[in-house]
Amino acid sequence: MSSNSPHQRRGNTRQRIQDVALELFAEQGYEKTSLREIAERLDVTKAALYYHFKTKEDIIISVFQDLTQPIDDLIEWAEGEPRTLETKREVLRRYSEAMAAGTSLYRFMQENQATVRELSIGDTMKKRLFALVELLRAPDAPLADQVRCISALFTLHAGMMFLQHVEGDPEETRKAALEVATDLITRAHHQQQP
Amino acid sequence: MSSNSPHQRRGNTRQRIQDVALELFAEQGYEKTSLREIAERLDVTKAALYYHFKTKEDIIISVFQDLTQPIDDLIEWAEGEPRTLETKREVLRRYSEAMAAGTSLYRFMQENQATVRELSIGDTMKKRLFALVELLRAPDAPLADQVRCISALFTLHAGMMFLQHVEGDPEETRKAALEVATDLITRAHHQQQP
DNA sequence: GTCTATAAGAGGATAGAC
DNA sequence: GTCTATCCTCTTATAGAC
Repeated sequence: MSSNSPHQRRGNTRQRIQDVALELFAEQGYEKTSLREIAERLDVTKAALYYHFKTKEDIIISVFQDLTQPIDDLIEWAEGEPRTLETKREVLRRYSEAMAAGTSLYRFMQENQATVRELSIGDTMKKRLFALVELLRAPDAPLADQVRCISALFTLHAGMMFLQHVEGDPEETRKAALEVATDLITRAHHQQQP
Repeated sequence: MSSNSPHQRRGNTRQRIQDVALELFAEQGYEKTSLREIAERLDVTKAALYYHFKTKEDIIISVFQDLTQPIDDLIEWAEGEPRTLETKREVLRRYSEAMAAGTSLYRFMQENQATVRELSIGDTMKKRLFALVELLRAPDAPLADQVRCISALFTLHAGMMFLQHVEGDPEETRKAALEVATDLITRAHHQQQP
């Protein structure tokens, strides 16, 4: 995973920039993190950053592309499957795992929505989120059931972010959130086809 | 409500600043909105802003204080009530209404969490959120039920923000979200005291 | 691939006239 | 209560030496 190894060797500077930048972006926000700060933490100069990335935005774009590939794969896979309850459950399961694998990025996106929306990755993210919702919901179901499907996704987010600060073991909390989310789509699905 | 009247008369400048600032903050984020921009939109100068507010942060603080009083009242009320299912339902109902009345502010806080966390209102907000969770959850309940209580709150948020861009009538969506949220705490409550 | 130096500008904030 | 003028700091970004 890109976020937990030091990468001390020369030649990995690009990777190290991505790691440090993501860490700082997630910690204190995108706008409040300056290139000077990133450079200082890496013991290089701002100019060195510009050798590897054309702009500040390019940094977060590259991180985003590297870490959200699993979601794209998941959507592509699910769109080729029958829309059964078991498929939906698998979607939630994999989505939860993908988030756990890229915690910092997802935390960043959750807490900097206003920023992300104006960045070029905003559109991509929005499209993916909509695609996921489309996989879960039934367009002709009652409104409350549609809400349940969206709420299921939000529950996974909540489980990743908010709950981690409250409870103990993150992995246990993640599983509890997954259980509740699965419960929600199950109800929505059953009321659809009793 | 502070966010839907023009306030054209002189002498309301303070109020007009609050209105315009909140609108811009919610639209494009706190950091990306400059005092110059706020002043321009009001056809005054930056210096005029500084007559009414000591800092940029002071502006959002004052808006926050004006619009989140209902939540404080709600918490105070609920802490004096028995922790029955009906009380919890009433909490969700009122919380949902309070959010509907201050949409812009809640949208702002939702989409600028990273910023809010570093502002002085961050602590206050966090305390309120925790107080709400404490009113809903039973500390000795299974983890999944605790998640349900938190998920109920997040569902109301989701209903306010995300869903509005998808579905038609906001008020209908709000009610559907409230229904799902109520459902969630009901399950958590019943499994607690069967 | 990394540095020094610097451009060019925007941001928040203040002093003091009117 | 609002303006003009200005300060100072920090930002992103570039040019060009090593």
